[in-house]
Amino acid sequence: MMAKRIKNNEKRIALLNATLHLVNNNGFHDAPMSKIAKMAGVSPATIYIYFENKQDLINKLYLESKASFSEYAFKDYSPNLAVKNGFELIWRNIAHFKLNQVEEANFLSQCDNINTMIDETSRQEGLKNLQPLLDLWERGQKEGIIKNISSYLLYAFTIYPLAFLMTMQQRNNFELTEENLAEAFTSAWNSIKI
Amino acid sequence: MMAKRIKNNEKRIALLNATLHLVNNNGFHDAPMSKIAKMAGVSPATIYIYFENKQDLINKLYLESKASFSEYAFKDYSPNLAVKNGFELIWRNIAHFKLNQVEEANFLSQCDNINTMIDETSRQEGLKNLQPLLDLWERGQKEGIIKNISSYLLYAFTIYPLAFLMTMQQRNNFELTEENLAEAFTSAWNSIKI
Amino acid sequence: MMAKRIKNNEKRIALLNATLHLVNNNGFHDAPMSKIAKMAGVSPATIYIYFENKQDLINKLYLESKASFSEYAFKDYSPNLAVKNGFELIWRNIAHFKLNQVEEANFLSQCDNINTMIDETSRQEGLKNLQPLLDLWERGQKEGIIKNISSYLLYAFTIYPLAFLMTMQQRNNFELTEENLAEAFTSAWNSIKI
Amino acid sequence: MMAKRIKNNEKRIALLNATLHLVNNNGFHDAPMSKIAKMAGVSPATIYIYFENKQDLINKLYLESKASFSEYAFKDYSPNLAVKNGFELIWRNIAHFKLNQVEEANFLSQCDNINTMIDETSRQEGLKNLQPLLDLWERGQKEGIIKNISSYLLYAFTIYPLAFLMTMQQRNNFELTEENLAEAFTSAWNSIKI
DNA sequence: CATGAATGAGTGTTCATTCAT
DNA sequence: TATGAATGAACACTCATTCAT
Repeated sequence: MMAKRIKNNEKRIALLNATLHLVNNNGFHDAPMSKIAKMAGVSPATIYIYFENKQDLINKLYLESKASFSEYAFKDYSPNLAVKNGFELIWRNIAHFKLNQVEEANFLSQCDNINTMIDETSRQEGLKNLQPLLDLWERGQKEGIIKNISSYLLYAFTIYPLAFLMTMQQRNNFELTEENLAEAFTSAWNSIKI
Repeated sequence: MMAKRIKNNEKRIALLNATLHLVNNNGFHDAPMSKIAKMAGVSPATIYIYFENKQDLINKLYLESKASFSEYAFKDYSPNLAVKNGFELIWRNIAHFKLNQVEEANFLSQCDNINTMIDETSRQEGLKNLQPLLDLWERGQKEGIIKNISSYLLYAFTIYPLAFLMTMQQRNNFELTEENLAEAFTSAWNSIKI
Repeated sequence: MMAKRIKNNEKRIALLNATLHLVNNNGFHDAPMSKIAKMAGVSPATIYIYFENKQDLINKLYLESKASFSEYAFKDYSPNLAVKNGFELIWRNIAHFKLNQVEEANFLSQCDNINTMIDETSRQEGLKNLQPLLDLWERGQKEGIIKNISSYLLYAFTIYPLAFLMTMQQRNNFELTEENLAEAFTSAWNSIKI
Repeated sequence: MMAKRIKNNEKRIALLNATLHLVNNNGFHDAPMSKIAKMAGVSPATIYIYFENKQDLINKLYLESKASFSEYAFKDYSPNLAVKNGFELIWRNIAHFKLNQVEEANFLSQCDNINTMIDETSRQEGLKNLQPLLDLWERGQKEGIIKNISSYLLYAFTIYPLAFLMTMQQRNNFELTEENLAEAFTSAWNSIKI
């Protein structure tokens, strides 16, 4: 009858969570497989049933966090929305992701800022998640609402600053109130609108 | 003796440079003391004459890079300059630092983005280097030229985006031409001006 | 049921063949149970239905290869043959075994040369397979045709050299042609005849 | 003055001896670096000061044992000796090596018989040690004393049998007395003389 | 001051074997 | 019978740091 124990998705998730937590709090260089295993409540050898090796574990965590991020980012978004409204929706979604899903956001920020953390393939894969925002910007540019500049500049001056605010808030240097958020959005929008 | 001090300082600098290079290119987790020593042309044991331990080496590298950064940032700056002119001067200095002193800029970016890389004391120490910019912003706010928002927001939307552009340029996704730079400054300024 | 037994035996044989192949090509230290299982097309756990543990698997493979060897060695042999004729028949059978059943021959050679590979019990068991040759030698000695020396010496100078020739042929250092074989037999015979 | 502790040849030798002993008695697959280190009285990490990795340690042990073997084999030998006398000298030297330097002989035998133990480069390097014997055989063939057959055959029927006798003696199946040795030499010589 | 040798503690990973189904 | 998941113990190897000179 070939019955057998089935690969357990809960363990996979426990491993990803443990990795997320340890990399964020101890740094990549102090997140050994043994600690990850212990925190996930499994044997070190078990990790290798679910992931090829440590790099693969990190890559997969990156990709799944990115996917979770983009689901969050485009919640309630529709390409039918007016450009500014659509942009504000996405921008606020991303801001809330960074405020509420702190661990995931922090991990993604590390991966995106450190060249040696994620391999190039995974990075390219992760980039695809932002496509609807790029499409929206293109529409805004065609409609003469958004400045005709590289999407890298658009990203740098609207989305990327949120990473800094998240980091500062995490370090208790700064609190991102609703008022601050409104000011921040105005700054973001002013930097790219025509 | 003078000769001796100079010779020693050369070793110290060689060690800092080797660390800078290895951490940037291999990542913190593949920059062992033995490689740093080899690249600097000294014995591993010698590192411990100049630095307490690896963390101290990283901290010192951070502080000296920050100092080098702020010297660059405030070159030709004087508090007598008009707010916008002074800001543009500093902003462009920082942009050029990130384009020309890639290794230092990249290292500083890593340190500032990753919580676990340098200790809190060094981070606080490093922050002081930006004081003239903070003073300028305060003056701009008093003069009604710059929006009355948290300096964290001002930083997030004007200076921090440059880190992203540097990273993208380094990954050959994007080239930061003089034209792009002008557009970028406009975006930065628009985001904070009244 | 017959069908079942055959099917089971196929798995057993597949496992023995996989072990033979992997130990010969990768060495004992790179022939893990997981690879053996994969090559045999079964689960690692299944191995333990057919064999007690890895050592038992190796022992059994040794014994069955030895049995296959001796069947080959004494093909067409009858104690009625004249001593020299009988000896030449066996000698040539063994030579052909080593040339044609390379994998089995190679595995047996490893086991016989390395003390730690199979346990003493299996080794003693395996020795029995040569009995007809020992009997023939004894007859030859009684008939005054073969020198009255220890059977270990007889073996060392007639049969054992074939292992070397097989190894050299396998490493492409040397080709064992029919002509070489004739010369080799003459050498073997000259070393023990009176 | 750059004084320093000097690399200690005694440790290197202790490591080689420990390896020799463990591989012979436990087999390659149960001679872990940790045990080797313990037996040599050093830390596991110390091994890597003297050898690149485990394979390098084994290779070096092979080469140095081979060198020690050939020194033994050609003791008192001179190309001026008559062919048979020279051959007997070498043959007996080798026999005594196998009887007296049991551990080295046993290790060399394992390496020569198992394809996966030594890398090809080291094996080729090790082969050079037999050159004087090959030269002697060539001379014997020119003088019409030794049969005109491949040197692989000459080796197979004269030298190689000694490995078998050594193994049997080690397993207490057989004792190689002076009398046996004389008989063995006669067999060896008869197998190749014209 | 400067060194290369030395190391204990740890790294990522593999393995023979067992377990639950 | 047969399985894939699971694992503790081990593996080869590396590291930041110290030691003796």
